[in-house]
Amino acid sequence: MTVRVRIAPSPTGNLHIGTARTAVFNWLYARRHGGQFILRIEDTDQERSKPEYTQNILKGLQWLGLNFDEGPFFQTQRLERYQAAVQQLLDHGHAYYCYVSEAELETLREAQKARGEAPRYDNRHRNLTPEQRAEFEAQGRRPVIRFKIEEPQEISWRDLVRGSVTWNSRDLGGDLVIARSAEAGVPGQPLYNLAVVVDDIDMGITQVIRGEDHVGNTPKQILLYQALGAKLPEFAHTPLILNAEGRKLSKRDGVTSISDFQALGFLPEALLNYMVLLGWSPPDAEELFTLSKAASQFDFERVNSAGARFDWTRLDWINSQYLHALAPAELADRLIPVWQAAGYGLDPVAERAWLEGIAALVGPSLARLPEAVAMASYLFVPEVELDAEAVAQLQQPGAQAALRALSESLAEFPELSAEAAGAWINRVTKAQGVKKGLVMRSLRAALTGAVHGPDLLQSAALLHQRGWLMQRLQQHLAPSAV
RNA sequence: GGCCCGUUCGUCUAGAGGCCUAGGACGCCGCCCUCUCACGGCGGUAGCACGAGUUCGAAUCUCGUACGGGCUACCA
Repeated sequence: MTVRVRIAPSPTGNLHIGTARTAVFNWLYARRHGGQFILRIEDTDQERSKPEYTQNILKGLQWLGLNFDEGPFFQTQRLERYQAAVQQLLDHGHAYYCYVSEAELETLREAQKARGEAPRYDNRHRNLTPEQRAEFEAQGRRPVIRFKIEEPQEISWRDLVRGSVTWNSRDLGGDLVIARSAEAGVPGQPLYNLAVVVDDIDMGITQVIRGEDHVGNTPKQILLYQALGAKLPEFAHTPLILNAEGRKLSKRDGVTSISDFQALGFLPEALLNYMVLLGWSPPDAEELFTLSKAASQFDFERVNSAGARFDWTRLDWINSQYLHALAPAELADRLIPVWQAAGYGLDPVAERAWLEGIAALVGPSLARLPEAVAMASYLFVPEVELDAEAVAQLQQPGAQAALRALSESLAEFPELSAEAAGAWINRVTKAQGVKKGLVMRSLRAALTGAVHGPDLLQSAALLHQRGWLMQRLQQHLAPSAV
């Protein structure tokens, strides 16, 4: 049987990293087994679902390169299917109308709590007579539809991640609401557990791969599969991504959506690599891998069952590794939009070589793309302001003389490559009889406005290419200094 | 409260009874490289939650305890 898996986000928020990680596991599993990966948008909560969230989810998956083979399917376009399933359950005596009001349920739960019992629906409307139903209808009460959960009974499954999991139906909270009460003229909307099961059956899903927070839904869904006479899929409940406090990562934790990570300057391949590592480990113990390599090795045997804390430091390291491995041309492609967004005037076509030079210069120091803005700022403006340390450097004994000598001998190096810049500095060092460090630190301060930064020789060469080198040198030559 | 699940360096993890004097990676610390900051290289630091049991032998199996998490809607 061919593998068919799915990711089923609800468009009630941006694509969350937890959802994306589940998507990756599904995608990897599908690729590993030559199966299909399906996208389904679970938008039955019409109050909270928004089209812009659907767009965000689609964009996020695309950015990550998690292409799906079928879909997106929308649950709101499948309402007849759910109604048919509900009707089937009703017809077969697996479901019934329940008229208990929310207030009555609340009272019930409070009483149970007061007695120290677990809150649950007591199935009180399971066997209503036609007269009782008529009475409630006459009162104008709108029923929900509940699915009968026979108690007690053991429900267990072999989870691909956690092994055998067993549940007793007594702990499921009583008969399950599968359709909301109808509004005037509008039939009751189907609820999550019903819709999921109907969809997974219709779409021929063979493995349900989802987060651990869904384990409690699984026994309910298994019962629904059985009542609908369908074959059970396999289940895999993956560990959760945790925040620094060890709790499930939620929107409240700040940066959690894929679009946020994109905006922060992470590369999709790095983020993917990191997400996969949060719970799965490759058999060869290599930390850095491509998705397609992971797909050739992916296996639930190697998925952890414990939750994993999200670690920014490690993500940064992985991102830096990907950034450092990029060729200057590729890096420039990613950096140019970032520089443009920062307001640097540049011509991506005419200045291509120069821009690639900058990319090559800052590349090895980068952990996130936007760092290249501040790091290369002195290469995008004709004049720089000195920071306090740079000012101090230029006041060092001999600094001004060195700069003067540098500017005077610059003409001897018309094609100032990084290598030639080295010769240039050596010549001045010798002529001045000072330490090379003094010359270089002073030159750095004058050219970049700071005492720390990327490689000085390359910087000088780049500034020279741009035609700013001499000007930059003289900008910081105090007329009175000797 | 109830149910389910989990627990190896600070963090992510390897480990399926002897290969473990518990391995790798991030971080951190030190050294090297170096005009600087990074990068890179080398080295160091640090862990099997606890207690019983099974066994010749347990990080690995069993039970209990503790701690942590998830779920407990007419949300998904």
